[in-house]
Amino acid sequence: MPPATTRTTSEARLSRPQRVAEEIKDWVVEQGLRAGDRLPGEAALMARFGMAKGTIREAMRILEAQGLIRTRTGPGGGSFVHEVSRQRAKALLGNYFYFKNLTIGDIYQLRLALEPELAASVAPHIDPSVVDMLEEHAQIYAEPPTTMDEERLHHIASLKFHSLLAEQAANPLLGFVIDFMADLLSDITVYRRLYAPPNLTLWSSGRDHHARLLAALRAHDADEARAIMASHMRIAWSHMQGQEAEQMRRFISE
Amino acid sequence: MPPATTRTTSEARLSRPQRVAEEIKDWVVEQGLRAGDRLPGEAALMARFGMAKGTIREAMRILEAQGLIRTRTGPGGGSFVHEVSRQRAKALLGNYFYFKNLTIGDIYQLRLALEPELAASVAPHIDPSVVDMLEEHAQIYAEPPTTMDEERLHHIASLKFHSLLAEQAANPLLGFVIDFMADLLSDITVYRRLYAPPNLTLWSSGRDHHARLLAALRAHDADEARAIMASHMRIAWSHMQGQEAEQMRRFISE
DNA sequence: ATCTATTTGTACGTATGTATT
DNA sequence: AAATACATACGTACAAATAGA
Repeated sequence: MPPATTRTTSEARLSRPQRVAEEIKDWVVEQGLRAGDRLPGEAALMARFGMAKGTIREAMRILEAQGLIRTRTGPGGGSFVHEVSRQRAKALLGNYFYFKNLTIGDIYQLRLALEPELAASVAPHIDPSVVDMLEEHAQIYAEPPTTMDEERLHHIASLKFHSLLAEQAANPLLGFVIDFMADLLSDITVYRRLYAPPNLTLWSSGRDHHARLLAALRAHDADEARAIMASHMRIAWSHMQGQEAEQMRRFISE
Repeated sequence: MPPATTRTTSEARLSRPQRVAEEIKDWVVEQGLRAGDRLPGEAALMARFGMAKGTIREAMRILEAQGLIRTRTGPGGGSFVHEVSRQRAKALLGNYFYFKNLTIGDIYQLRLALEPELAASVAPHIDPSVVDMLEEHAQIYAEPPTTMDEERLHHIASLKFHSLLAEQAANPLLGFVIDFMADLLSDITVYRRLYAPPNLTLWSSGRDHHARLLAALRAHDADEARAIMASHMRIAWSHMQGQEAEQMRRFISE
């Protein structure tokens, strides 16, 4: 694999562990290693790179922090190529937006564009058992919330509904972005609970849309599913107006 | 800041450097530190956590790999909170999709949903000088490509056009996702160049759409910009069909 | 331009923890 | 239960880089 054009990495002024980490990544690609394959042990890497244990270990930590390897102790242990988990990817991306002061409107602009697309693309082939599962999940917020705390739980559960649906996406990119946005909104909700009054209109509209969406999915009606989801997003967005000032206040851990 | 609900991290079975890294992240949030602020030095952290130098250093590497700190040597040096760069965020997210076998169709499904939205939301307020800049950039692919290599450069430059436009987005989430997709397509292009024949129809259609889009932007005509971009995406997508089998073959470095 | 102080970066030896056989 | 193979952590010493006198 030759260095590609987008590889603008001025590999010059990287620290040694960073260089080692990069070289190991390239080596993994060259060797065609796949998730689960074992990397050379610390001793072997020390020999190969002519560097001390600490340097190698720092390099492995870098790869581990990026979610690319897992390390186990004991015999047969070592470092193993690991498929970056969705959870980890969301956490790393969340760190980027920590500094970005996203508004609820920003997120809903994308939700309105993408969630209907997801609903439509999932509808034709969705398994009835998955619809059952979603229907069961929706029970969590079937009854109106009575306390503020319960309202928060309802809201987070209804966001979870969307992330469960996102898992059904055949398009990994679409599924990821929607799942990520659900996470963002959940986090914002957590920090909003003390100020915001319960919003029963939002709750009932959300519950009804989810129910109608499930019916459309069960009927494999893509157009109907798309339309319901679009309406759902538009209404939720309008109800969310006036709560724009919220922003991320912490880093996400995996 | 209390531990939030999404914080499912069973902090139990994390390695010491990982725990230290998490604690430092929390501490940064608690202290309200912002980009540029200095973290305690290695010696201070060794004392605070009662751990050895190597352990602390591994923790710092984790934070550095996530793009959250930068480290400098020398007097007045140390580790500093750093706003995660867009480049870094794209690289980390790219690692996730390395394992996911994205198709061109997957990417275009999102582009078709999002790029028109971007064009429309940018149109009302875009600065004429930015349109000038985009127009100048479009010169790179004003003339038909003659060689296969030139065709590749044209294609990458036209993707760059979209990422330049994405930088104008007031919505950071929308801008990021579009920019990221342009990166994905550029990377795929690099590995496609040897097999694919030049595609003059694709080129001329792309060039014309870009020109018409620039006119609409200059006129601050959001609806027109949206329509042109949608047409652009639909046509490009259809031209890209049959090249579905491509996938990511390397990790992205910052 | 040189020295000096400060802070990170590298190296290495040893001891401990942990999971498999 | 014990031996083994591996990562994990510690402590110290020294090297390199950088800012300021």
